[in-house]
Amino acid sequence: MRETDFVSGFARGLTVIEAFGEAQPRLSIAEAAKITGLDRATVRRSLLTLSELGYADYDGKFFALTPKILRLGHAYLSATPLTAIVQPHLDQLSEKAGQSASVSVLDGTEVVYVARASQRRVMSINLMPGSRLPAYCASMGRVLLAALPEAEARDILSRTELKANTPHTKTDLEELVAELRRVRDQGYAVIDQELELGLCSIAVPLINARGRVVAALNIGAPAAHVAADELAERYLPLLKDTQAALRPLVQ
Amino acid sequence: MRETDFVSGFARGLTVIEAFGEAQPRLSIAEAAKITGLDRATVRRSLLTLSELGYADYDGKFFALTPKILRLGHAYLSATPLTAIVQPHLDQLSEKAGQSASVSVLDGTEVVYVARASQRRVMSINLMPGSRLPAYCASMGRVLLAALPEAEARDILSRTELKANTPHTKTDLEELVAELRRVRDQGYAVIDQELELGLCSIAVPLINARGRVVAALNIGAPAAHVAADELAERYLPLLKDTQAALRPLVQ
DNA sequence: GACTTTTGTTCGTATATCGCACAATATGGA
DNA sequence: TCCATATTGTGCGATATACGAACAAAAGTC
Repeated sequence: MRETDFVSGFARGLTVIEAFGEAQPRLSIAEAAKITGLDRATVRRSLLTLSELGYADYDGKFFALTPKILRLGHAYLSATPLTAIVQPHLDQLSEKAGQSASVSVLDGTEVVYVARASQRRVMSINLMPGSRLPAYCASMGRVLLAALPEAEARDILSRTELKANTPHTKTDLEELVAELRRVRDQGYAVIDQELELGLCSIAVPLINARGRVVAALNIGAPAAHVAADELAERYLPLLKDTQAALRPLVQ
Repeated sequence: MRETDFVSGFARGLTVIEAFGEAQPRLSIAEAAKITGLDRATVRRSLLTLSELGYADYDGKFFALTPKILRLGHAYLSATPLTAIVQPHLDQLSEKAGQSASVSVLDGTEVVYVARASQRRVMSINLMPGSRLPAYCASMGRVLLAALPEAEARDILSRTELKANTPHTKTDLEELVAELRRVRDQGYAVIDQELELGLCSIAVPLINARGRVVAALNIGAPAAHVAADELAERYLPLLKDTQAALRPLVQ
């Protein structure tokens, strides 16, 4: 790609959008400039552009994103056939298991939920399509990382802040790499309260007809309800069934 | 705003992202140019920029958005306190009612789901945060339109393609305006299979401490399960309770 | 209330982008 | 295979944007 094929004004604007987040629902020009590392004048024009187009509100001091911004992500969720194809299977699976079931894909160091069928909420976190979790401590993350060449998985892990969310969280890079090998061999990953105390999950890859891993599928369960070492015998058959049913359907 | 405070390259790029959608998961340069009405060279640069930044994939012929694009909408969903605040109430409401419950806001002619607690799926459509429905034929849409000055609601309706999704759909502008008045007076809206046959719903506004309508809350039910004229007596008390509980909590 | 610090806005200029016209390449029939 | 058509890539002049600095306006601080 030639240098003139890159619209830096567009790239800067996207950076500005991403500056908004959980901790930053409302941003002043200076705050946004600090977060993005861009010049205040540049950030100001991006924000005014967003506001002019209705993607942001401006009260003269703070900018806040509007729901219109969801159109951008919605273009993906409604455009990717994956979502629509897996949803009915996910509903069935969730019902048979009596637990929440989800499908996610990898984006950098995180897994992104693209579809979900939830039973009564047990987690403190509220997951929905678009939600993100760190890959290294999520069952679907393990499965997706295991599908990559080891060097690549190692690279992603090394770029991740390996934080101990609970006393059970694996944070050692070599230990994680070894775990990925195990996951690759056995064809599924089990997480025992590594993300949140009281929460276990088991995941398998979704593989297409050409043998490529296109996403991950999981079932999450409260540890009080099912011990981690029972997860496989209890839910793996169901997961495998869904995996097999989806194999010819996912792109 | 001065003209130089508008970054047209950014605005054009956002238009290109929105060109992707349900029917267009993959776009060539020429297709994207046709949809957006922008010059091919411009669209090409925007798409290459998206691809360079990892927001899109490019196989040399077609561009497709990647899950990274969800970061943009996620900035809003995680940033708006509304989502987190209403979710537990929504879960409770959904459980007590035994039906799906949702919260949405207005964006142009559409309602956008920002939170949802779903019971077993009954609709053909799969709703999730970020999903959109036309406002004129959705219960939450009626409630949100009724909260606007009549001229504004009329303007939105006149910009909407008033399509008869079912034989029950109200498509006459004057009839809809009259219905909005009724909704405003009685404080809730009931939809009887106007969006999809077999589906009814009832919605109330979410009002903040200063009396401003900030969102809408609804319960959807299969018509086979609950007749439309029973919706109010059955679910209105629950909705009113939730509405009252949320009043001091929503911004 | 004067000082310092932070934030928002404006301006001139160097630089990057736009859209056009044309070239190159792919596509699809006869 | 060839030509007709559609699609994509590129060079260039005109135009718009980014940068950095300077200034203005608030917001803290003592």
